[in-house]
Amino acid sequence: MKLSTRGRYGIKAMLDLALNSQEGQVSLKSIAERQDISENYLEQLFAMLRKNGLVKSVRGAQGGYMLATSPDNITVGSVLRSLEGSLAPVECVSEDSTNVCDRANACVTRLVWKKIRDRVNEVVDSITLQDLVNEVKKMNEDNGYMYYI
Amino acid sequence: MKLSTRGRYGIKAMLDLALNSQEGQVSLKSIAERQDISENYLEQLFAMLRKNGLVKSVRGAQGGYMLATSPDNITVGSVLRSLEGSLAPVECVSEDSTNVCDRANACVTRLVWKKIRDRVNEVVDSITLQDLVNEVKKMNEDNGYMYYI
DNA sequence: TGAAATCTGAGTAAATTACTTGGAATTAGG
DNA sequence: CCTAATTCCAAGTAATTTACTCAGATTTCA
Repeated sequence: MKLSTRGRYGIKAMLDLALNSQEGQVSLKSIAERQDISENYLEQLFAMLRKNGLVKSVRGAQGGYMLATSPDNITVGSVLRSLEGSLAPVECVSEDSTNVCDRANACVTRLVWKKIRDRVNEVVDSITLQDLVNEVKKMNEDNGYMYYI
Repeated sequence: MKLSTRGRYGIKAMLDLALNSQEGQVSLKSIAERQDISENYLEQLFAMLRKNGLVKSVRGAQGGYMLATSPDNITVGSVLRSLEGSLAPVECVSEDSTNVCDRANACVTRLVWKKIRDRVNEVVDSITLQDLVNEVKKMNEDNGYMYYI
Protein backbone atom coordinates (compact mmCIF):
# COMPACT_ATOMS: atom_id res chain seq x y z
CA MET A 1 0.00 0.00 0.00
CA LYS A 2 2.87 2.37 -0.66
CA LEU A 3 2.82 5.49 -2.74
CA SER A 4 5.44 5.54 -5.48
CA THR A 5 8.03 8.28 -5.76
CA ARG A 6 5.72 9.96 -8.26
CA GLY A 7 3.25 10.88 -5.57
CA ARG A 8 5.89 11.74 -3.00
CA TYR A 9 7.98 13.85 -5.35
CA GLY A 10 4.82 15.40 -6.73
CA ILE A 11 3.68 16.73 -3.36
CA LYS A 12 7.13 18.01 -2.54
CA ALA A 13 7.44 19.73 -5.91
CA MET A 14 3.96 21.25 -5.75
CA LEU A 15 4.61 22.58 -2.28
CA ASP A 16 7.87 24.00 -3.53
CA LEU A 17 5.97 25.68 -6.36
CA ALA A 18 3.36 27.07 -3.99
CA LEU A 19 6.12 28.61 -1.90
CA ASN A 20 8.20 29.91 -4.80
CA SER A 21 5.95 30.77 -7.75
CA GLN A 22 4.22 33.78 -6.24
CA GLU A 23 6.18 36.13 -8.50
CA GLY A 24 6.01 34.12 -11.69
CA GLN A 25 7.18 30.81 -13.02
CA VAL A 26 9.84 28.62 -11.49
CA SER A 27 12.17 26.36 -13.46
CA LEU A 28 12.25 22.62 -12.90
CA LYS A 29 15.98 22.91 -12.49
CA SER A 30 15.59 24.99 -9.35
CA ILE A 31 12.91 22.72 -7.92
CA ALA A 32 15.05 19.70 -8.71
CA GLU A 33 17.99 21.25 -6.87
CA ARG A 34 16.06 22.37 -3.81
CA GLN A 35 14.20 19.08 -3.46
CA ASP A 36 17.00 16.81 -4.65
CA ILE A 37 14.97 15.10 -7.36
CA SER A 38 16.17 14.24 -10.88
CA GLU A 39 15.23 17.08 -13.21
CA ASN A 40 14.50 14.71 -16.10
CA TYR A 41 12.16 12.70 -13.94
CA LEU A 42 10.41 15.83 -12.73
CA GLU A 43 9.71 16.74 -16.36
CA GLN A 44 7.60 13.63 -16.68
CA LEU A 45 5.71 14.33 -13.50
CA PHE A 46 5.00 17.91 -14.54
CA ALA A 47 3.73 16.72 -17.91
CA MET A 48 1.05 14.78 -16.00
CA LEU A 49 0.32 17.65 -13.63
CA ARG A 50 -0.09 19.98 -16.60
CA LYS A 51 -2.42 17.59 -18.43
CA ASN A 52 -4.50 17.45 -15.27
CA GLY A 53 -4.69 21.23 -15.11
CA LEU A 54 -2.78 21.67 -11.87
CA VAL A 55 0.16 23.66 -13.24
CA LYS A 56 0.75 26.06 -16.12
CA SER A 57 3.99 26.24 -18.07
CA VAL A 58 5.93 29.01 -19.78
CA ARG A 59 8.28 27.77 -22.46
CA GLY A 60 11.65 29.10 -23.53
CA ALA A 61 14.48 30.74 -21.65
CA GLN A 62 13.48 32.05 -18.21
CA GLY A 63 10.42 29.87 -18.55
CA GLY A 64 9.12 27.48 -15.96
CA TYR A 65 6.03 26.33 -14.14
CA MET A 66 3.50 27.89 -11.82
CA LEU A 67 0.39 26.70 -10.07
CA ALA A 68 -2.65 26.84 -12.33
CA THR A 69 -4.87 28.13 -9.52
CA SER A 70 -4.44 29.36 -5.98
CA PRO A 71 -2.96 26.90 -3.47
CA ASP A 72 -6.21 26.66 -1.53
CA ASN A 73 -7.89 25.32 -4.64
CA ILE A 74 -5.42 22.48 -5.05
CA THR A 75 -5.81 19.47 -2.80
CA VAL A 76 -3.21 16.88 -1.96
CA GLY A 77 -5.68 14.38 -3.37
CA SER A 78 -5.80 15.95 -6.82
CA VAL A 79 -2.01 15.97 -6.98
CA LEU A 80 -1.69 12.37 -5.85
CA ARG A 81 -4.39 11.10 -8.17
CA SER A 82 -2.84 12.97 -11.11
CA LEU A 83 0.42 11.15 -10.58
CA GLU A 84 -0.60 7.81 -9.09
CA GLY A 85 -3.98 7.21 -10.67
CA SER A 86 -6.83 6.20 -8.40
CA LEU A 87 -5.91 5.82 -4.75
CA ALA A 88 -8.20 2.81 -4.45
CA PRO A 89 -6.47 -0.14 -2.74
CA VAL A 90 -7.85 -2.56 -5.33
CA GLU A 91 -8.62 -2.03 -9.04
CA CYS A 92 -12.24 -3.08 -8.78
CA VAL A 93 -13.11 -0.04 -6.65
CA SER A 94 -11.25 2.55 -8.72
CA GLU A 95 -13.54 5.50 -9.34
CA ASP A 96 -13.14 5.21 -13.10
CA SER A 97 -12.87 1.47 -13.20
CA THR A 98 -14.07 -0.66 -16.02
CA ASN A 99 -12.35 -3.56 -14.28
CA VAL A 100 -15.24 -4.60 -12.10
CA CYS A 101 -15.70 -8.33 -11.90
CA ASP A 102 -19.06 -9.96 -12.52
CA ARG A 103 -19.70 -10.80 -8.89
CA ALA A 104 -18.91 -7.28 -7.72
CA ASN A 105 -22.34 -6.47 -6.35
CA ALA A 106 -22.35 -9.59 -4.22
CA CYS A 107 -18.76 -9.26 -3.05
CA VAL A 108 -18.16 -8.78 0.64
CA THR A 109 -14.45 -8.00 0.54
CA ARG A 110 -15.21 -5.29 -2.00
CA LEU A 111 -17.06 -3.44 0.75
CA VAL A 112 -13.82 -3.33 2.68
CA TRP A 113 -11.86 -1.95 -0.26
CA LYS A 114 -14.51 0.70 -0.80
CA LYS A 115 -14.29 1.85 2.79
CA ILE A 116 -10.52 2.14 2.58
CA ARG A 117 -10.77 4.01 -0.70
CA ASP A 118 -13.32 6.47 0.68
CA ARG A 119 -11.33 7.22 3.80
CA VAL A 120 -8.13 7.78 1.90
CA ASN A 121 -9.86 10.13 -0.52
CA GLU A 122 -11.50 11.89 2.40
CA VAL A 123 -8.18 12.71 4.06
CA VAL A 124 -6.25 13.72 0.98
CA ASP A 125 -9.09 15.84 -0.35
CA SER A 126 -9.36 17.67 2.95
CA ILE A 127 -5.79 18.98 2.76
CA THR A 128 -4.90 21.80 0.36
CA LEU A 129 -1.50 23.10 -0.69
CA GLN A 130 -2.37 26.24 1.26
CA ASP A 131 -2.68 24.16 4.42
CA LEU A 132 0.84 22.87 3.83
CA VAL A 133 2.13 26.36 3.09
CA ASN A 134 0.67 27.50 6.41
CA GLU A 135 2.36 24.61 8.20
CA VAL A 136 5.67 25.57 6.64
CA LYS A 137 5.28 29.16 7.73
CA LYS A 138 4.40 28.07 11.23
CA MET A 139 7.43 25.82 11.42
CA ASN A 140 9.68 28.57 10.12
CA GLU A 141 8.38 31.02 12.71
CA ASP A 142 8.90 28.48 15.46
CA ASN A 143 12.32 27.36 14.36
CA GLY A 144 13.73 30.29 12.42
CA TYR A 145 14.84 28.23 9.45
CA MET A 146 13.43 26.72 6.31
CA TYR A 147 12.24 23.12 6.26
CA TYR A 148 9.40 21.74 4.26
CA ILE A 149 10.36 18.59 2.45
CA MET B 1 -1.36 2.79 -3.44
CA LYS B 2 -2.54 -0.69 -4.34
CA LEU B 3 -2.64 -3.70 -2.12
CA SER B 4 -0.76 -6.68 -3.52
CA THR B 5 -2.45 -10.02 -4.10
CA ARG B 6 -1.12 -11.07 -0.70
CA GLY B 7 -3.52 -8.79 1.09
CA ARG B 8 -6.42 -9.49 -1.22
CA TYR B 9 -6.00 -13.25 -1.20
CA GLY B 10 -5.37 -13.14 2.52
CA ILE B 11 -8.69 -11.51 3.32
CA LYS B 12 -10.55 -13.85 1.00
CA ALA B 13 -8.85 -16.87 2.51
CA MET B 14 -9.41 -15.76 6.09
CA LEU B 15 -13.07 -15.10 5.42
CA ASP B 16 -13.29 -18.53 3.85
CA LEU B 17 -11.71 -19.99 6.98
CA ALA B 18 -14.09 -18.10 9.23
CA LEU B 19 -17.03 -19.53 7.31
CA ASN B 20 -15.71 -23.07 7.04
CA SER B 21 -13.53 -23.89 10.02
CA GLN B 22 -16.24 -23.97 12.67
CA GLU B 23 -16.03 -27.76 12.87
CA GLY B 24 -12.28 -28.13 12.74
CA GLN B 25 -9.45 -27.44 10.37
CA VAL B 26 -9.76 -26.78 6.66
CA SER B 27 -7.17 -27.75 4.06
CA LEU B 28 -5.48 -25.15 1.89
CA LYS B 29 -6.45 -27.24 -1.09
CA SER B 30 -10.13 -26.66 -0.46
CA ILE B 31 -9.65 -22.94 0.16
CA ALA B 32 -7.55 -22.69 -2.98
CA GLU B 33 -10.28 -24.37 -5.00
CA ARG B 34 -13.15 -22.32 -3.61
CA GLN B 35 -11.32 -19.02 -3.93
CA ASP B 36 -9.41 -19.85 -7.11
CA ILE B 37 -5.99 -19.08 -5.70
CA SER B 38 -2.80 -21.09 -6.24
CA GLU B 39 -2.45 -23.57 -3.39
CA ASN B 40 1.34 -23.22 -3.32
CA TYR B 41 1.06 -19.47 -3.06
CA LEU B 42 -1.50 -19.79 -0.27
CA GLU B 43 1.02 -21.86 1.68
CA GLN B 44 3.32 -18.88 1.81
CA LEU B 45 0.58 -16.56 2.93
CA PHE B 46 -0.52 -18.96 5.68
CA ALA B 47 3.05 -19.28 6.90
CA MET B 48 2.96 -15.53 7.56
CA LEU B 49 -0.50 -15.63 9.10
CA ARG B 50 0.62 -18.43 11.39
CA LYS B 51 3.76 -16.58 12.46
CA ASN B 52 1.55 -13.62 13.30
CA GLY B 53 -0.72 -15.80 15.42
CA LEU B 54 -3.84 -15.43 13.29
CA VAL B 55 -4.24 -19.08 12.31
CA LYS B 56 -3.39 -22.46 13.82
CA SER B 57 -2.33 -25.47 11.80
CA VAL B 58 -2.81 -29.22 12.11
CA ARG B 59 -0.22 -31.21 10.20
CA GLY B 60 -0.55 -34.53 8.42
CA ALA B 61 -3.43 -36.17 6.55
CA GLN B 62 -6.80 -34.56 7.20
CA GLY B 63 -4.86 -31.65 8.61
CA GLY B 64 -5.39 -28.03 7.75
CA TYR B 65 -5.81 -24.58 9.19
CA MET B 66 -8.25 -22.87 11.49
CA LEU B 67 -8.58 -19.40 12.95
CA ALA B 68 -6.45 -18.97 16.07
CA THR B 69 -9.18 -17.00 17.84
CA SER B 70 -12.81 -16.12 17.28
CA PRO B 71 -13.61 -14.10 14.14
CA ASP B 72 -14.61 -11.05 16.14
CA ASN B 73 -11.11 -10.92 17.57
CA ILE B 74 -9.47 -10.77 14.16
CA THR B 75 -9.50 -7.49 12.33
CA VAL B 76 -9.03 -6.91 8.64
CA GLY B 77 -6.15 -4.68 9.65
CA SER B 78 -4.25 -7.43 11.44
CA VAL B 79 -4.61 -9.72 8.43
CA LEU B 80 -3.50 -7.05 5.97
CA ARG B 81 -0.54 -5.95 8.06
CA SER B 82 0.55 -9.57 8.54
CA LEU B 83 0.77 -10.02 4.80
CA GLU B 84 1.61 -6.56 3.48
CA GLY B 85 3.64 -5.10 6.30
CA SER B 86 2.77 -1.61 7.50
CA LEU B 87 -0.08 0.03 5.63
CA ALA B 88 1.68 3.40 5.82
CA PRO B 89 1.77 5.14 2.42
CA VAL B 90 5.44 6.06 2.90
CA GLU B 91 8.24 4.21 4.71
CA CYS B 92 9.09 7.10 7.03
CA VAL B 93 5.73 6.81 8.82
CA SER B 94 5.69 3.03 9.22
CA GLU B 95 4.78 2.17 12.78
CA ASP B 96 7.94 0.12 13.25
CA SER B 97 10.15 2.23 11.08
CA THR B 98 13.81 2.77 11.62
CA ASN B 99 13.84 4.49 8.25
CA VAL B 100 13.02 7.96 9.47
CA CYS B 101 15.08 10.67 7.81
CA ASP B 102 16.94 13.28 9.80
CA ARG B 103 14.55 16.08 8.97
CA ALA B 104 11.50 14.07 9.91
CA ASN B 105 10.35 16.24 12.78
CA ALA B 106 10.41 19.35 10.59
CA CYS B 107 8.85 17.72 7.55
CA VAL B 108 5.49 19.03 6.41
CA THR B 109 4.66 16.37 3.86
CA ARG B 110 5.25 13.78 6.55
CA LEU B 111 2.20 15.14 8.36
CA VAL B 112 0.15 14.24 5.30
CA TRP B 113 1.49 10.70 5.19
CA LYS B 114 0.74 10.27 8.87
CA LYS B 115 -2.85 11.33 8.42
CA ILE B 116 -3.31 8.88 5.57
CA ARG B 117 -1.70 6.12 7.60
CA ASP B 118 -3.91 6.78 10.61
CA ARG B 119 -7.13 6.84 8.63
CA VAL B 120 -6.30 3.64 6.81
CA ASN B 121 -5.48 1.88 10.07
CA GLU B 122 -8.65 3.27 11.60
CA VAL B 123 -10.87 1.73 8.92
CA VAL B 124 -9.20 -1.63 8.67
CA ASP B 125 -8.98 -2.03 12.43
CA SER B 126 -12.67 -1.26 12.80
CA ILE B 127 -13.72 -4.23 10.66
CA THR B 128 -13.51 -7.78 12.04
CA LEU B 129 -13.85 -11.08 10.25
CA GLN B 130 -17.12 -11.50 12.14
CA ASP B 131 -18.43 -8.34 10.49
CA LEU B 132 -17.68 -9.87 7.11
CA VAL B 133 -19.24 -13.18 8.10
CA ASN B 134 -22.39 -11.27 9.05
CA GLU B 135 -22.42 -9.49 5.71
CA VAL B 136 -22.13 -12.80 3.92
CA LYS B 137 -25.03 -14.25 5.88
CA LYS B 138 -27.13 -11.19 5.16
CA MET B 139 -26.36 -11.43 1.45
CA ASN B 140 -27.20 -15.11 1.42
CA GLU B 141 -30.52 -14.50 3.12
CA ASP B 142 -31.34 -11.75 0.66
CA ASN B 143 -30.26 -13.61 -2.44
CA GLY B 144 -30.59 -17.24 -1.53
CA TYR B 145 -27.15 -18.21 -2.77
CA MET B 146 -23.57 -18.15 -1.64
CA TYR B 147 -21.26 -15.30 -2.59
CA TYR B 148 -18.49 -13.88 -0.53
CA ILE B 149 -15.35 -13.41 -2.53
C1' DT C 1 22.07 33.96 -32.40
C1' DG C 2 22.72 31.27 -28.48
C1' DA C 3 21.54 29.65 -24.15
C1' DA C 4 17.93 28.21 -21.22
C1' DA C 5 14.08 26.26 -20.75
C1' DT C 6 9.86 23.10 -21.80
C1' DC C 7 8.26 19.11 -24.35
C1' DT C 8 8.28 14.22 -26.06
C1' DG C 9 9.30 9.47 -26.79
C1' DA C 10 12.16 5.69 -26.15
C1' DG C 11 15.25 2.89 -23.62
C1' DT C 12 16.93 0.46 -19.36
C1' DA C 13 18.65 -1.36 -14.79
C1' DA C 14 16.87 -2.68 -10.49
C1' DA C 15 13.35 -4.10 -7.63
C1' DT C 16 9.13 -6.27 -6.72
C1' DT C 17 5.43 -9.39 -7.46
C1' DA C 18 3.29 -13.51 -8.04
C1' DC C 19 3.98 -17.16 -8.50
C1' DT C 20 6.36 -22.43 -9.41
C1' DT C 21 9.27 -26.22 -8.07
C1' DG C 22 11.15 -29.67 -5.26
C1' DG C 23 11.34 -31.93 -1.43
C1' DA C 24 11.26 -32.87 3.78
C1' DA C 25 8.33 -33.79 7.85
C1' DT C 26 4.02 -35.22 9.89
C1' DT C 27 -0.11 -37.87 10.61
C1' DA C 28 -4.80 -40.13 9.80
C1' DG C 29 -6.77 -44.17 7.96
C1' DG C 30 -6.60 -48.66 5.83
C1' DC D 1 3.25 -50.67 8.84
C1' DC D 2 2.18 -48.17 4.51
C1' DT D 3 0.33 -44.83 1.83
C1' DA D 4 -1.79 -40.79 0.75
C1' DA D 5 -2.77 -36.29 2.31
C1' DT D 6 -1.29 -32.70 4.22
C1' DT D 7 1.74 -28.83 6.33
C1' DC D 8 6.28 -26.86 6.17
C1' DC D 9 10.37 -24.76 4.03
C1' DA D 10 13.78 -22.80 0.81
C1' DA D 11 14.95 -21.58 -3.80
C1' DG D 12 14.22 -20.29 -8.30
C1' DT D 13 11.94 -17.52 -12.00
C1' DA D 14 9.07 -14.99 -15.44
C1' DA D 15 6.57 -10.88 -15.82
C1' DT D 16 5.67 -6.43 -14.41
C1' DT D 17 6.53 -2.07 -12.48
C1' DT D 18 9.39 1.57 -10.97
C1' DA D 19 12.49 5.09 -11.30
C1' DC D 20 14.91 6.65 -13.68
C1' DT D 21 18.35 8.17 -18.09
C1' DC D 22 19.05 9.69 -22.76
C1' DA D 23 18.45 12.06 -27.04
C1' DG D 24 16.65 15.40 -29.35
C1' DA D 25 12.91 18.69 -30.96
C1' DT D 26 10.73 23.12 -29.92
C1' DT D 27 10.22 27.63 -27.92
C1' DT D 28 11.63 32.08 -26.28
C1' DC D 29 14.31 35.55 -23.64
C1' DA D 30 18.44 38.47 -23.77
